[in-house]
Amino acid sequence: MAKTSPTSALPVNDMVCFAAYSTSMAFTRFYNPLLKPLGLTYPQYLVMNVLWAEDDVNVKTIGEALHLESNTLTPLLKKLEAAGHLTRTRDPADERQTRIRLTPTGRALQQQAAHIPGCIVEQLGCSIRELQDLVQQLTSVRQALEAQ
Amino acid sequence: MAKTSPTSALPVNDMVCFAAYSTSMAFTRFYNPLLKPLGLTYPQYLVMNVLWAEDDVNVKTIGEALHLESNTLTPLLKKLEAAGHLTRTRDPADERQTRIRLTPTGRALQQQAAHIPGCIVEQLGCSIRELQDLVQQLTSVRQALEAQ
DNA sequence: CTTGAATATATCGTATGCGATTTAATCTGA
DNA sequence: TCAGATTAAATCGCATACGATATATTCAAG
Repeated sequence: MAKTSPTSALPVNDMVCFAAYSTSMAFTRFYNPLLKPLGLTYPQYLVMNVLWAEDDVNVKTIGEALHLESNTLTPLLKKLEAAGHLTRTRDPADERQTRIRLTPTGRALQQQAAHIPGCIVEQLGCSIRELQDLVQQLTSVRQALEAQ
Repeated sequence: MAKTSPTSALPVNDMVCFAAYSTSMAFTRFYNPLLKPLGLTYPQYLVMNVLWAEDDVNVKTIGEALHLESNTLTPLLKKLEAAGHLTRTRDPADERQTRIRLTPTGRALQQQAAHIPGCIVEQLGCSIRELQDLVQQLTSVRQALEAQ
């Protein structure tokens, strides 16, 4: 490739880490206008997805699902609580845990977000099969990075 | 897959966006201890990679390479300047532009970072061919998201 | 020649991520 | 039982990302 093509001449464009990094940011930028009407950021949307699948969980469970820890999740969950989407209460059976529960408002948000996955697939313009394959490859890479 | 496996029961694990997001964060976490001896963060390492490939560029060029804008890059470049890795000077031919140039220290850092790509490939434990293929798929997805 | 448009950085405010530490509660073994 | 280890959240400080705006410079049309 000619050096006059800056896109392919740059070593970052051959790096898997950069491919994941820049694609992840592109996803966040694409999601933000879709999520704005719901009053959610992209990480908040991920948390809501976890809760839509399983309500009444503790912070650790959400963290395991999203590969995040309490230092990130606690402020984020407080914002979602302030927005009225969930409640944060200490578990009476184990006061160390904070249980996260959807409010009716938070549960209702799932319907308002139902159109979003279709918007993504449409924009990507490739088959579900190809996307599933990509998810598998990325998951393998992530697991390799997290090994040990 | 049984519902007792929380990993596959969660919808986030089927989302391409989350696969990219969580893998990108896993990369950053894996890189950080490797970059710590060099005194670099992962985004700073990306900027240095751009400059190692082409020195004496403006902020916009770095931004196009990394898909970032001046609101992110300016503070980051100031930190790299404070660390002695580069200089920031206004272009006399066009005072709107800030030209970024490596210092000898910044250029020397390339040697100290030379072992890092091998650490990544070793950790991932797959062929270069597979990685190139993954980079291509991610780049296609990113381009689709950036279309329009 | 000059005034409005376009361009390049920089600034500001908000929301993450995360290493390190702290606090509080629970567990565990002698 | 009870002191040390473990666990779960929360707190703190720092470094990104990014939308929105501000500032300064250059371009361009009349």
